[in-house]
Amino acid sequence: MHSLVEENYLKALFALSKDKGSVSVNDLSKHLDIKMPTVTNMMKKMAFKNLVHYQSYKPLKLTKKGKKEAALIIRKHRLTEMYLVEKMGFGWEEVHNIAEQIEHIKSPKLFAKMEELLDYPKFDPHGTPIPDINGEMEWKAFSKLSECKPGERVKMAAVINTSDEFLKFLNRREIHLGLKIRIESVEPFDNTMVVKYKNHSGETISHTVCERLLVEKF
Amino acid sequence: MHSLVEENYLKALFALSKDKGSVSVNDLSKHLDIKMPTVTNMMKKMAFKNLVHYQSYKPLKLTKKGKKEAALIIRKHRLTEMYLVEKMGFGWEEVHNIAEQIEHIKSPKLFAKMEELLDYPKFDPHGTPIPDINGEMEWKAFSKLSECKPGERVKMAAVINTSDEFLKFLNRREIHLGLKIRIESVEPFDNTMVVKYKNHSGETISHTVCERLLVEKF
DNA sequence: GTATAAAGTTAGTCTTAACTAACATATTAG
DNA sequence: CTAATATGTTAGTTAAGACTAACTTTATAC
Ligand SMILES: [Mn+2]
Ligand SMILES: [Mn+2]
Ligand SMILES: [Mn+2]
Ligand SMILES: [Mn+2]
Repeated sequence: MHSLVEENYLKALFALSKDKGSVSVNDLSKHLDIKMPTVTNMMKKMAFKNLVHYQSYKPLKLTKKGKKEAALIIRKHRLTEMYLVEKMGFGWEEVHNIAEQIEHIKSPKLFAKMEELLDYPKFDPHGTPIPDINGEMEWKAFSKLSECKPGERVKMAAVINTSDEFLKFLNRREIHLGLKIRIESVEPFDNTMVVKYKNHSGETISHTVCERLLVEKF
Repeated sequence: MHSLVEENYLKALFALSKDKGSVSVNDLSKHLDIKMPTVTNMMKKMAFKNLVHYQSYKPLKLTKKGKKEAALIIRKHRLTEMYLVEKMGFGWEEVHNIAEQIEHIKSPKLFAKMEELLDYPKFDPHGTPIPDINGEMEWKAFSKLSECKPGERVKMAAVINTSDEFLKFLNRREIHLGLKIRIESVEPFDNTMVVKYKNHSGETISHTVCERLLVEKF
């Protein structure tokens, strides 16, 4: 089994390689707030364990094994977040730091039980998919709210930014996953949207925010 | 805050000093399965942090601070065990190892929520008291089943041994906390008890087992 | 009361995971 | 195409927490 430290490297590698498929030592170093020489060292150790492909001066790539192990930690993280929100009554802005710790608990039974009690959820409280027990996860093709047109009706599916402040901002506006939103108009100037949802009418949402909300059209 | 390692030393010190009030380096070493020199070293570090009174060649004693911190970890352990049993459906024989890990989670909110959802429980699933938020805990004066007399009616209040095997043994006999037991007779030879409970009549319980069951008379 | 055994300490080593300083390679800019 | 900058590596150090070997103190046995 891997140390808590290795697990956090795995998660970081996984998160950062989302787009390019590979990560620079520099990016990883910044993301983890750990100096580059330490990262280089750890990459060599993890290469020896067959978790990452490492060649001097080349970008880092998770191996198949590394990718799976990372996904399984993320699975524990997201199941935990979902459990905390759905079964314990936490707000979606409160759960990340707790999950950051609980994801390292070694107990297949605990997470199997969470999953069962949640009735095999596919998404976490932020709308992000939960990997299955084999580390596989499906990304549904959601659209950014910012790309929607006036007149469209959409349903809140996921948030891109999961910072405390952003989630609390959404709480104050009563915006949550599953919420049905109708786009009334879009300011041509700054792309601010005027929307309607629940008992909020003519509410404006800045482009910055719209860029961070994923919706499903229906 | 203390490291996971220090927390486990605190817990061990607390558990071992139950009776005498102090612990030998040797006992602590055996209990933690850590060699004596390592323990001596750690005791010096913890003395510096004012968690333990340490003098060369003298028995170890937790300070007031150390005792409180230990109790607060034990509080997290027992709240977790209770939560796992009551809210997640685990058996009382399954929860110790999970709690051993979760007790180290740094999140006052998580444990406050558990406590609230459990409606401020006073005992864990093994009948052991849960320290309050100030680290205080009350031991109710239960009797050993082995000390009870024929004809008495008692209620299962706690188990002294919490090993997997013992708890599974009790499961097979359908013996659980809260169970009402009537003592029919006691074999004068080996002190085996013949008892009656629920739909079990004339069931025998060995002295060894009776010594490990705490009951409340009523 | 000394001899032996048990318990405790000291000194030195190891591993993990961090750091800084110095050097090497790659990238970018002019 | 070279110079400057950014990125990456090597070497050496540190702290936490473990170990063994050797020594010291305390307890127990005769
Ligand atoms: Mn999260
Ligand atoms: Mn983590
Ligand atoms: Mn326990
Ligand atoms: Mn523990």
